[in-house]
Amino acid sequence: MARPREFEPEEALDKAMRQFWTKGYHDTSIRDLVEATGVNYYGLYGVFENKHGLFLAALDRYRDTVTAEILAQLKQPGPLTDVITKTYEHLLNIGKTRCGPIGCLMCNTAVELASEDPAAASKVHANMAQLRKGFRAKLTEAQQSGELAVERDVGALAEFLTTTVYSLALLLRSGCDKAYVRRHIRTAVSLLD
Amino acid sequence: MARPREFEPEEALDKAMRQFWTKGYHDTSIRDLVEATGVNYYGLYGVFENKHGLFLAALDRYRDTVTAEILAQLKQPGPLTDVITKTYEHLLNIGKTRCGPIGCLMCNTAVELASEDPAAASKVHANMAQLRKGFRAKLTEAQQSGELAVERDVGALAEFLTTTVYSLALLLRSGCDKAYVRRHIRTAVSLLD
DNA sequence: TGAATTCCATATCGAATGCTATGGAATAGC
DNA sequence: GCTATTCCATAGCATTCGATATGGAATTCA
Repeated sequence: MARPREFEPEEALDKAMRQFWTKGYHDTSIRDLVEATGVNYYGLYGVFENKHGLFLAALDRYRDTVTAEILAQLKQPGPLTDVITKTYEHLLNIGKTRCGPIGCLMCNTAVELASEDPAAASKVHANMAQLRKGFRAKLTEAQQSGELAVERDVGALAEFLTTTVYSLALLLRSGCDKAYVRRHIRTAVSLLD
Repeated sequence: MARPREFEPEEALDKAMRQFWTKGYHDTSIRDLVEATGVNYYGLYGVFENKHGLFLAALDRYRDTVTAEILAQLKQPGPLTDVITKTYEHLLNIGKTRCGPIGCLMCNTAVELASEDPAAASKVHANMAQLRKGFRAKLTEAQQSGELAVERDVGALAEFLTTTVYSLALLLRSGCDKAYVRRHIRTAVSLLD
């Protein structure tokens, strides 16, 4: 044992995640990350192997914080369409910050990296699968309570609702205003009636 | 008048467009573009001012070729849901090539650049507006022919169908297979029933 | 044929990239 | 207090970036 490190890895990772979230992978330099996290090169390369490793860790961090929060919203009790609308509304608050639209890190990564980075693509798909599972659980529950007709295809609906998460992020990222995004939410959710 | 240029600007622009389409803006270097187009630096900088100018020209080229083709599909005669399904199916063939998924250049640009590049964002939004107009025309036509209930909100539906174009591109780009994307098409189109 | 002009090919520019090396500061065990 | 070890700060590495400069080849007009 010797000199202890002067930063908290999780805290630094959180700041790095936000940096990647805002500017993407290619447009974020190590120097940007050093500035954003307040951690020097040695520290970053010591904990995470390199830029790519830090990025993959940021994707995990996103899953454990943002995605986890979305899934928690989905598990809240209440009528099907209310809960799903509230979940989407929650996304709207996450994806649209004071400092401009940032969308969803997974959505951004899907577009920027999925076709050239298998490791990133894998994490994006795992995230989609998690969301799909969450939606499916809520839909099945609604079928059992009689809220949703039993003949509806919960698998297809869960996929649709998951893709809608990414669609909303895309709209926010592209600069569409909240009213526009809310109309999309309303139309998409009306599919459950 | 002197030595004539040895390349066709439109042809070069088309190749540049495909390069941006595949790799995005930041991850495409001028050297990549020189190699992809077969045109040297002097030629590229002579016709288009710089990398950014070439990119904006590529977005225009996309609008005039790919988007134009989508709008043409939308104008084909036939039952509402058939025409829209066929249009989406057409997207699927464009967005999934032999050499891997490339999605849609406008969708990719929305995610990668819209928040930091006003000129690019403007072209993306203009593209969305064009698509929305095309969908709206078809929906209104369907209302008049009695295919679509008159109380349906064509504006909101047109927006939804436009966003779905981007959603499909996103799914393709992220590596989802055709069956997955087709299920999404079916679910989205079922909203018109 | 020769001057003028425009193009192609390539060398080169300063700046930025991801990453590593180096030197000194801070802590632990002895 | 001394040595070993780990961390911080910064300089530096080779490479690549977008963009430009240069020199010669090709073409037009006189």
